[in-house]
Amino acid sequence: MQEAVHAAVTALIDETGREGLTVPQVAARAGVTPSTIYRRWTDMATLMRDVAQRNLRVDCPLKPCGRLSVDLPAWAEMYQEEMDSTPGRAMMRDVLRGWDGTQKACSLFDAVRPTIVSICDAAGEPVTFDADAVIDAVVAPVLTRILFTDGPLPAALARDAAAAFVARHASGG
Amino acid sequence: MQEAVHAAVTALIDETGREGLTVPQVAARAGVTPSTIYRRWTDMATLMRDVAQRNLRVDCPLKPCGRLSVDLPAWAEMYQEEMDSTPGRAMMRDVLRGWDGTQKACSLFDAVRPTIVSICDAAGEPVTFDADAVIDAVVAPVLTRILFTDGPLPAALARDAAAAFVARHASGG
DNA sequence: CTGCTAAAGCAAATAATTTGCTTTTAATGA
DNA sequence: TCATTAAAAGCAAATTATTTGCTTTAGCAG
Repeated sequence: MQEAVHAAVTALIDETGREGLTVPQVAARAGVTPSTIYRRWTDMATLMRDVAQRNLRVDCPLKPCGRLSVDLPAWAEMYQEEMDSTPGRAMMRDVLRGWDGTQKACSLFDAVRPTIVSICDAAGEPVTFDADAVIDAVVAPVLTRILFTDGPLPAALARDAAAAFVARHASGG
Repeated sequence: MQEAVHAAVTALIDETGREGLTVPQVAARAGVTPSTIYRRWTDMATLMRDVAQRNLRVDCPLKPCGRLSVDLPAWAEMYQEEMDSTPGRAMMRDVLRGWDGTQKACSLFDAVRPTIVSICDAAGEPVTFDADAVIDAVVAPVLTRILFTDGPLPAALARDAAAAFVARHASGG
């Protein structure tokens, strides 16, 4: 049933957009009664957050070459493009609508950490930092700028941040 | 009228919390009709976002001593405490609920920039970076961790980030 | 097979939202 | 000053969403 409702939400979102979307609409499309949805999710916001979290895998389709000064900026650029895109922003919107201010809005960091770790593992150099440092240095600026500035991000933002990060951890860092 | 409604929202929030809050409740408290509120704000979420943005001044009650390695970490620590507090998180919650995914959720950056600039202006040293670099380095990690990790932040997070930032811009940076 | 529990349906009751129309308010110009 | 008018607010009916009590179904254990 959860499946049918999730599918209905996804279908309705790209047919009519996420703006007018209501619980009764989703229920009708999924072939269930509204009360079923209300009892399981309480809210349209909660339901959309749930759906958004399913589509939360950020893979690394890039083959690391083993040099951090190449691999990390390359990944950063791809990550930024992914998050600053229409679907990326929509995912963040849905996820943040359900945020209650206390617990984490979603496990976004857990989704990127493995990719960062795998890049570091593939590096033919000693790694002097951990994944969370990379998150602070490149993921954080991307996400906050998406939320708190207007218009698309500077194209090189994440790439440059990653390059600078690697540079300062390579030499004297 | 806007005044009365804003006041009603603020009052009701700390009497009954923000969770159950409805437009008709606010209307009754403010002495207006619900339709007035719906026409002006469309949503409870939009209204709460509007109210949250009024309380958006982050002042710097600290007297800069003129050394960036002291002033910037001191400010960063205070900023983190402010944002990671219950009211700080509540403000972010309210502001992000109204976010549509395209335009900025609120002018959070414009609220901190002047403070950062004034600290830099008070510095008895040449400043080799701009305010946005500070935002990326210290504000961004604080905000993203509030949103995407559980529990309170490491107490020294922003302070250390600011100190490291100043350090790398002082010597070889 | 029978009883039990959790989930879903159904429909009535309640509450929120929208809407058309009327009234007030405040500003403007004769 | 007083009419004129446009924007904002009130009011109430209509619509829509949400909640709730109760019934039904499906899956599972004895």
